[in-house]
Amino acid sequence: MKDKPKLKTAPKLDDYMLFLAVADGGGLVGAEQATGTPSPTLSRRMTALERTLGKRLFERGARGYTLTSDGRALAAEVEHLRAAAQHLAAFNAKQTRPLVRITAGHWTTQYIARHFGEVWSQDASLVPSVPWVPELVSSDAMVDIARREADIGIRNRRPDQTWLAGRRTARIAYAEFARGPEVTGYITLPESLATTPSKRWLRHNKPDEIVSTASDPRAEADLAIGGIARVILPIFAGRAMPELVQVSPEIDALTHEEWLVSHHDARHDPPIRAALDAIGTLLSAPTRFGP
Amino acid sequence: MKDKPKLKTAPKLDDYMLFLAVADGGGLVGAEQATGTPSPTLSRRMTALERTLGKRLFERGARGYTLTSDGRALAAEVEHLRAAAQHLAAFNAKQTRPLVRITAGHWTTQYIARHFGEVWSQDASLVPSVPWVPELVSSDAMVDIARREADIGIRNRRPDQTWLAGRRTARIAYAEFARGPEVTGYITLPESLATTPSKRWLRHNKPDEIVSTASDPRAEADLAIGGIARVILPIFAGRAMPELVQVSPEIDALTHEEWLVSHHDARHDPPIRAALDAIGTLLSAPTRFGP
DNA sequence: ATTTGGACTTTCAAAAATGAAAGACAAACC
DNA sequence: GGTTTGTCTTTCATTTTTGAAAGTCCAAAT
Repeated sequence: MKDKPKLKTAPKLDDYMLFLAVADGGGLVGAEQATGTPSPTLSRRMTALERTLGKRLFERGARGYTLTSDGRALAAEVEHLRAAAQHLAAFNAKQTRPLVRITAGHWTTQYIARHFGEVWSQDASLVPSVPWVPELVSSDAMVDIARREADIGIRNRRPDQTWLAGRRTARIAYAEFARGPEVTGYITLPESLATTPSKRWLRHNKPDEIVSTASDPRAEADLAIGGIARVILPIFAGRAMPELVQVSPEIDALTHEEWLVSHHDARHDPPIRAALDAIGTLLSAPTRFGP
Repeated sequence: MKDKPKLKTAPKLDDYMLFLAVADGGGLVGAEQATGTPSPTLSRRMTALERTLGKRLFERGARGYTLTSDGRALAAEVEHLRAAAQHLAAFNAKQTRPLVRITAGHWTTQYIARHFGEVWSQDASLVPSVPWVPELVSSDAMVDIARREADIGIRNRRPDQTWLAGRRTARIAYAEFARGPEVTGYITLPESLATTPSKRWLRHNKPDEIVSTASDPRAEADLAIGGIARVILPIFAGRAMPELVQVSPEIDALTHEEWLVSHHDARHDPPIRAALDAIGTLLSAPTRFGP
């Protein structure tokens, strides 16, 4: 910061909590045990608090810290804050595990949801040491990680902004699927929803062979299962539907890489880091792409 | 810190206050105006709060931040904390000006007290931009700045610990004072209290000429004014008493430097910095040592 | 009187946070 | 449609904070 002394008008509220911990604990050692904050840090925080308030709150000595009369007066006032902080902690404890919002296309989201139990469980022995809960959001739109619309995105290309971190997880291939090779014609989404490369490709290359549309990817697959037409799917998704068979070779023009993307900063956040590891394991699994 | 991800179990309480400021202000700009915290910092603090709680508290956009339903629920709970913080601020406001504890020998303390109005005043035009109030503690004992027994000490030699910062303010000379040159014999403090170099010097060099003792420096000077004996004083203190005259030349053995001493860290604290400047000005004033 | 243990403060390298300046982007205005 | 304004995010140099290790000092134990 600029070389100007900044007059601190109010102490940090957390310093009041540490102050109570030191008072309750009779010194820095007791407070360290209660709060997990190391003694050198507590020593400096108590000194900073006294300096900011302009009061001597403790007598310091070989047997620890004892409150002065100013300190006792302040401790009585800080009880309100302690009660309010505990109230908040109780409210937050209703949801002990942070949500990690993950967005991907429909089929990827479905795959993750169905296989998530392989890398995540309520069972203590399987749960990563960092608690977190997935919030899966199926979306083909490019969600805005800068504006925190999602914590993790699964995308079809390497992120190019420098503040995004990416990990390549797989190569995704596409093909046609149907009840049998005798089925002709294609089902797809309405033009206004057909924003993915695979939908665009179909409309561009075989516009006259589109015989029907469906309202969403799930319905699209159901209609193909009903025998009405063919559908273009990622091969890992088509193979997951026993009623459908692959009826064309891979469509080379649609093959792309898959990238697991997050904000550069967020990678260091334990829940997000744990989620990245778990999802990365799932997406890279050999079983995803065949026996 | 060690290279281990630290799972944050609770957000900073100050972040809750900033969260309310952003919510109230409709965005970062409004909150910046209300709190003085710059927008980039607020942006990161809100992101950190959401991450720690595992909830999305705001929708972000070109028109600012708006609360999500999770955000509104949290805001309702944080009101308790706001009330408690305001209660504390009101309590602290009863003493808006921090005390700066200054220790010095008796005569130096007296000099500062009598002349303090020259560098400090309630009048706004004279008050330094940093509010503070002196707490003068007269003590010949070496107070423990490490243990915060004082913020500033006025000592008779350069500080030798590296964590102490010092500024030389003056050269202090001593001499004998009495009602007149015809007065013989010396008054001093009892042996148990005679801890200063000048008292030790007297007991060492003229033990047979001590005719009386007094309970404290003030009484010592009063008895000299009463004509009972001579007293050894710093010359600036003796000259401040019109009833006494200097009856010896300077006592070279007692001359020493005067140092204004504080903790290295504390120098950057605005109240202490202002106090150091004010006291330094007083102690260095030419008028302290003569017309 | 000496040694040991306990508790606080200081050192200093590393990590984290900050804020001015710049970049990005959408809404409002002309 | 082009320009301007407002608000948020990113960059990056600087400042602040942290915590393990070491130092200091006093009370308790021997």
